Amino acid sequence: MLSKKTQYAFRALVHLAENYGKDPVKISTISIQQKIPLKFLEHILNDLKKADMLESKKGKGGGYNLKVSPKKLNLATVIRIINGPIALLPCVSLNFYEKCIDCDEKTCGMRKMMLIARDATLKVLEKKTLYDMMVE
Amino acid sequence: MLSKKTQYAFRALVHLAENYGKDPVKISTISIQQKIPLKFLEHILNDLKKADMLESKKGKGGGYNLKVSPKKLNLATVIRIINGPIALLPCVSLNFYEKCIDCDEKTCGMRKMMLIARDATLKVLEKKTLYDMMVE
DNA sequence: ATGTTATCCTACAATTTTAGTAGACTTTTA
DNA sequence: TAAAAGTCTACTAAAATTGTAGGATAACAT
Repeated sequence: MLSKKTQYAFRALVHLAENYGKDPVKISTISIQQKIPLKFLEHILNDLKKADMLESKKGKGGGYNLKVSPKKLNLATVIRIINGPIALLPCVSLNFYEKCIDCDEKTCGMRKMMLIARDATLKVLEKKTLYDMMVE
Repeated sequence: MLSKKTQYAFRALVHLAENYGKDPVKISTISIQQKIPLKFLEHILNDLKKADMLESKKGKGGGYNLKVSPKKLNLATVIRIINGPIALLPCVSLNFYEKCIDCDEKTCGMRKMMLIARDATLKVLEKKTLYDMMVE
């Protein structure tokens, strides 16, 4: 399951997606409208900024903006930044690979199955974007 | 990601799958051969038994057996017993559904996407079985 | 009957992760 | 230079994870 933090991140990002191309959006605005704890949201937006997904401006009139179009931000990328690996096992993760102990990766049956599962999940999450999450 | 407990469960189940139709297998045997902490493994096998996946026999000559053929035990079932929900959000879970706060399920875009992702993942995990994890 | 072998059950505990909070600091604008 | 924003570091409470300990119970052999 996705952490609460990740769900907050998605809600904040969709909010920003709806303001794409407009003036920066303040943390406090997102916090109130999306009902996300302010100080927690600070961390989240900062993480997303460090991952180059957002840009920010300080001072009056400042706030956050998406750095690229909502259609170019896929869901897998967001999940990886905030939530971590998408794969069900570390040894099948593309971005967070870790060797599993006591198993031979070439023959491990568990690994084979989790590879297939990962591919199926990823096919969706890498294709769908923030834009697909926006309600018209 | 699957918890370590779930990975242990799969390893134990594959071990039992390889002994399907044979004499019961002792916890201690599985513990040693699969390198799973004994007392932790006790809990795991007990959970699986309560979920009607295993049968057990006490006393000398006792141990555990799969209750049904490895081909009839799909991976989604195991994950749900030991790990919990497969869906990425509680509000899209078939077996662990929980209403999400502050969102209208009919229109929520995040929910729509996670439904599609869940279906893709589930299609694999419900089709693949313990048998598929066994190495010939 | 009784001892041995195995599972079953309840409780506890250390560690890690999650979900936040607090407060000072920096930058931008008016 | 004051106000309005984001930035940064540190801390904390609660929950989940990953186990351990020890006795109770059941089956079997002798």
